Amino acid sequence: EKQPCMPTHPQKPLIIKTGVQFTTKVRLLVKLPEVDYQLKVKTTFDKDLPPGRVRQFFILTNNTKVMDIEDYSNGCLSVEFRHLQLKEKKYINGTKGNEGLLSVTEELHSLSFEACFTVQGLTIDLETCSLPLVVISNVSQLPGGWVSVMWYNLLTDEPRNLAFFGNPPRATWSQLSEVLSWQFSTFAGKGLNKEQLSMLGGKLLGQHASCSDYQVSWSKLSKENIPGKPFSFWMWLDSILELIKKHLLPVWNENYIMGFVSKEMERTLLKDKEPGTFLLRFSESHLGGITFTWVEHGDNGEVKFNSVEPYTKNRLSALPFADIIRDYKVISEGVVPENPLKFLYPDIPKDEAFGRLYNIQPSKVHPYITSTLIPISQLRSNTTTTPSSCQSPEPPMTPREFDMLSEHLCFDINSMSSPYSE
Amino acid sequence: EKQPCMPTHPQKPLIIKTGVQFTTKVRLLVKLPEVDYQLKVKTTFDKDLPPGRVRQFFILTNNTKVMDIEDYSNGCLSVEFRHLQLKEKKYINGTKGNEGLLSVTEELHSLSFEACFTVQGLTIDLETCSLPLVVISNVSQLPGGWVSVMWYNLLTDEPRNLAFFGNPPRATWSQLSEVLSWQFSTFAGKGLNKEQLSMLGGKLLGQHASCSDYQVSWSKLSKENIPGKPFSFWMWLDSILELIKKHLLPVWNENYIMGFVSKEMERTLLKDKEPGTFLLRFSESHLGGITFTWVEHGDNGEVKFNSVEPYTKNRLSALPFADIIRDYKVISEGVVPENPLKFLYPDIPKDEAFGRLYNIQPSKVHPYITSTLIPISQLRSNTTTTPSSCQSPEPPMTPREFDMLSEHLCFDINSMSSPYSE
DNA sequence: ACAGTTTCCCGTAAATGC
DNA sequence: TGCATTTACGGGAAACTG
Repeated sequence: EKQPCMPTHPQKPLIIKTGVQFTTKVRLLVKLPEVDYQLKVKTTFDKDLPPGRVRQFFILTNNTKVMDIEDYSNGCLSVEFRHLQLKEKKYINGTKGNEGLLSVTEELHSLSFEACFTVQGLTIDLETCSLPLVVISNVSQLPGGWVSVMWYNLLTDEPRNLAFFGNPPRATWSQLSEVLSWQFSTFAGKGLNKEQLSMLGGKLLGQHASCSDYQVSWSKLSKENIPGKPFSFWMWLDSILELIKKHLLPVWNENYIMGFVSKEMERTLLKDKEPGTFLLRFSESHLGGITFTWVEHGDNGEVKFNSVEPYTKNRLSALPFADIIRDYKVISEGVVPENPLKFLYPDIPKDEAFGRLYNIQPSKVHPYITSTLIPISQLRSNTTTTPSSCQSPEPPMTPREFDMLSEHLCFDINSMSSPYSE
Repeated sequence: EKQPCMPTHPQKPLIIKTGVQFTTKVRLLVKLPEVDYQLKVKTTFDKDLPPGRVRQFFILTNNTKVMDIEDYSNGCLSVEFRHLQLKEKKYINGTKGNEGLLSVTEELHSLSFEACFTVQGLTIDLETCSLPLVVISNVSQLPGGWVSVMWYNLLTDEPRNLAFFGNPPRATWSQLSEVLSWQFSTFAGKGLNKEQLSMLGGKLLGQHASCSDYQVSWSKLSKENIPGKPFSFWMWLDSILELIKKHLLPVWNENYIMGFVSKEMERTLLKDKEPGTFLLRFSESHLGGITFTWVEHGDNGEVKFNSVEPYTKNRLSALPFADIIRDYKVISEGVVPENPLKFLYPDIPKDEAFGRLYNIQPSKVHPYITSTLIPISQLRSNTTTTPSSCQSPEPPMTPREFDMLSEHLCFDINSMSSPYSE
């Protein structure tokens, strides 16, 4: 009879951060004649949650609303609550929420709606409640909260099983891979293809990757760390989603980021290609990083692969990724710097692919020379020893010796008079 | 008899932001025998401020404290209030604080302390209050608040003249310049020298600059915009202070930033120096920017000056300033890029001056090639027309034409099958 | 000591008020 | 409408708390 709408966290419904406003809406689906009636609705958080096992929250702000006839429009009666805000209940007795079994992002909460409907002296009480909600206190918990919502929706149709994560079911790889791809299509505009999912499957399942019926546990997805890494599979994948959303959207949507490729596959793909052929993939060793790998031929004809140190959000916010690809240069001393990136795999000339994604440098009319940052890799030339540049004493000195030298030089400077001295 | 200490905003006492915790302390200076007594202190904000003219605030949190004998230590009796928080009083009647005459950062407020001292049935009441305080609601108002505190302290000894900015007195340039220099020595570690102050004086006073008795008005310092600029003198100067604090501290403290030089002076200083001699100065056209100007000799022997587009906090947080100086390159097509910066004015070889301020690039052991950003200025070579690089069609095309071309190329790409298509 | 969690608060963006 | 001021809240870091 009533259909509760969900509170909305920007892009991530069902996750509420304490102290941050959210909105919710209830719709009365019954069709009514426009006579004399009144509807009063009250929202309560964690209404009949058994205390002790998990944290409990309440709505700080006003949570009751009376609806008049004016609110009746476009065929259905609805009440919207705005500016709601959650705060944790503090326990008088020593009992503490969150008894250690579940992490906070596995705790499920709910929002209840109690309505009191009055028509001509007759009163009808109605009650309903929301799907399970996750409550967090910092955005850093958002990925953990979101994967909980994902797992819940994937594996149960129950509208309100708050104990779900007490013993969470497993998912088949075919179920999981679909929902992972859906994450990318929803948040980044373009889902994952078969090759990308197969690499992810291999990473998560090891040798069982090919078997789409293989069961993945909740723990494997989001709680255990990837062997040798300090983060879980989901944390890693979500960091990539965030990177795409903030810094790589156009490049991702043009399908120019292969992204998920194993290193073996990468070499297989590149080894027979033109020198200067490159592909883009995400870092497996660090959260939220993207790198490019290109192939070149050594002096004696052997195939060489190079990958640049991954770019993370800090770097990318100083310089957009397409511009990095355009401007990337390898510098060896005394040689004209060269951009080794020529063809996006398999054989698309770089500027054809990225041309329209480049930022046109706004050339100002100012008395200033414009300046950009460009990404370079400096190679210590392993050709013949070129005489070192006169500008700076390139250390064959140790850093220690260098510091001492600098100190002495500075002493001399300080004893000079200059327009800088006070 | 009592000495109130000030609430502490980090680095900027006397300025309190609403909703942000502050601390205050009162000391009872009288020496007492350790007998049976009790001291109760209450703090009140805006205690007897006449309502209507300015905003009024109150202390949200608990504001009373009882002191026991234990608190008596190191010879004086003191009460410290922590976690105090301010909120604006909302007026029941239509009267609104801040009636337009003063800006919020010119409104002065105060914190009152009422103490009730009980010894053996005898009660003594005491009262005192703080120096004037400025209340802000956003850190963006901090510079405005701080210059008010500065002006107040500079020009009056009255402990509590809340109407000070109703008709603020003028300061002589000699008074003002001293306090400006003091700002730099306090917040950036090194004050301003005569030459720097003289440029500032010229900027603020025009032709009266040489006269240290010349009077500067409050408005001229912090309310009127600099002619042709959308910011006041103080806003400009404070943006530079912030830039130094966050990004230029070591360079500033080595006295390597001349900073405040007029363009005429800059040319006079550089024109007879070795080519490649450069100096560092702050941008006058934009808030919080630093640039370098270097001198070089043209083909036919004439002296040329170049200044790079100023670096602002965004750029500097991607790349420290010393590294910018080390790595800066001017690139002309097909030519080995060169760093035009050779000698810090007057004649200090660049690496002698900045050597120990460079960030040592941590060369990782990874399978990755390390990569940095380097600042470059690309010169459209005005020598003979070199054949354009094969990599990208350097526009003699208009951007419009270029976009169209790119679009067509992309259409072709999309109709290909590639490992990127889903 | 430590990890999971919350609080704090700057700084940007958006909303609000006049 | 534009400007001054406040509110909102993401994100990094510090503080808390078993």
